[in-house]
Amino acid sequence: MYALIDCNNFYVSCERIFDLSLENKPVAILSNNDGCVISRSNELKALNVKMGTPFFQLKPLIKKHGIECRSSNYELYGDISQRVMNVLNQFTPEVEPYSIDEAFVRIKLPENQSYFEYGVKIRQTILQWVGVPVGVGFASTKTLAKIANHIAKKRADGVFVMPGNSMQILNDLGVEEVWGIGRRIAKRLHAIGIYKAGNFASQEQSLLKKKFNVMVARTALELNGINAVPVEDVTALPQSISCSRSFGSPVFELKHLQEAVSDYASKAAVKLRESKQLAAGAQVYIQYYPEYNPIYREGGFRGATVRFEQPTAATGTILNSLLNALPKLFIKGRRYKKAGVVFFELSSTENVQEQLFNFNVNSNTVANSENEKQTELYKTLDEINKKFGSNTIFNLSSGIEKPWKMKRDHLSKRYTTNWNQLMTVK
DNA sequence: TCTGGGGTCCTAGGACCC
DNA sequence: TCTGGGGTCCTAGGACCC
Repeated sequence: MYALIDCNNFYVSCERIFDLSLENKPVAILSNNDGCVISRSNELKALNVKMGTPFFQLKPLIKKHGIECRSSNYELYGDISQRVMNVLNQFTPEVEPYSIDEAFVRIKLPENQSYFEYGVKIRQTILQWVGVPVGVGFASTKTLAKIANHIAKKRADGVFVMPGNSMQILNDLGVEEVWGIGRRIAKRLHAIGIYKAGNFASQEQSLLKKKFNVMVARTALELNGINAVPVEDVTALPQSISCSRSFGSPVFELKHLQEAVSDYASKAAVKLRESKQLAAGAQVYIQYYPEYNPIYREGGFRGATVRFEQPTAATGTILNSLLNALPKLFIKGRRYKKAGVVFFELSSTENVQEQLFNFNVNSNTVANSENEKQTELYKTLDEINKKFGSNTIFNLSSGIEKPWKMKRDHLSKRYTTNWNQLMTVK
């Protein structure tokens, strides 16, 4: 049996742990750059403010309804998320975190207990130990557990167990509500007369594969109680590690793009080292706004792929190759809105792939040890930055003024991850 | 008149998720 | 004027191989 545990209004709930004044008020958490709403309290949902509403559209309502706004504080949310996962691990070792605010777990029921009772216990424990309300949905497949979770969240007790025969429920559920069916596919399903999850589930596999794809066909299987979404290997390395940001205001100069790319690459490299991984290469890209000239109205992006001589996590080596690639992508006169870096082909530092044909043994050994030395150096810098604040030591190529820096005007404190920002009790 | 068949690897793009 | 960031998987088509 699967259970899906999903935190209610997660970012809002995190802020509320430390700021009791947010209770019972409409609260909005804003995306990076304070661009749009990405998490809403129930009170804000009741005001009919939609997910993704641009902040400037929300502004006129703030005074009128007493809305509280916060910039997103991912350091805080990441830490709270970890605490929730730790609690789940006390219930079962088979915890599969799916996103920052939810996890699939596989449950073997203790003697003399029902799934419902067990769900209530999980829910109460997380609420008491971490302070975050969650919904718990039980079902035989992940896709059904998602649906059970949606139902759970609408109930006062926050727990729902999918009955063995789920047809009744699926017949009442719009197909666009099903996990794995996005906007595009939903539209195409509607076009052939399929509106309800129940109807979708009873379609022939061959038809779904032919008219759509294997993913859609798998989703239908899952609704029939047949597991088709594989169990994730939680120890597997990720496919990629990235960092990207929209700029606080448009960027025109190559110099500033280089600063931003340098900053983002440094941040992503910290993630690499934290998770003891090396990257074989990286993709760097810059994204621009539509031009003023109406003939060239399209915005767009340009990217370049670089490969490192050796898999590496050393910021210096990485910056050298990335900053070299950037001038070729830059076109003068464009207004740039965003830049990003993606590391790919990751490997564990505990298992380095050596070169097979190591003809020039000496130079290669030197390169390797140089690489290792650099990585060690940056690990030390990471520790200093952890201790004294994240920008204590940084590469000068990231710039000092940072005119491109994102806006975060409503940021809460890093209550749990920075000694200087601990809560004080008077 | 008439010119094969089977495979792999890589990349870009599309679709989805939270 | 002003709309985020970080991921995953699959497919089609081109290049290349024998």
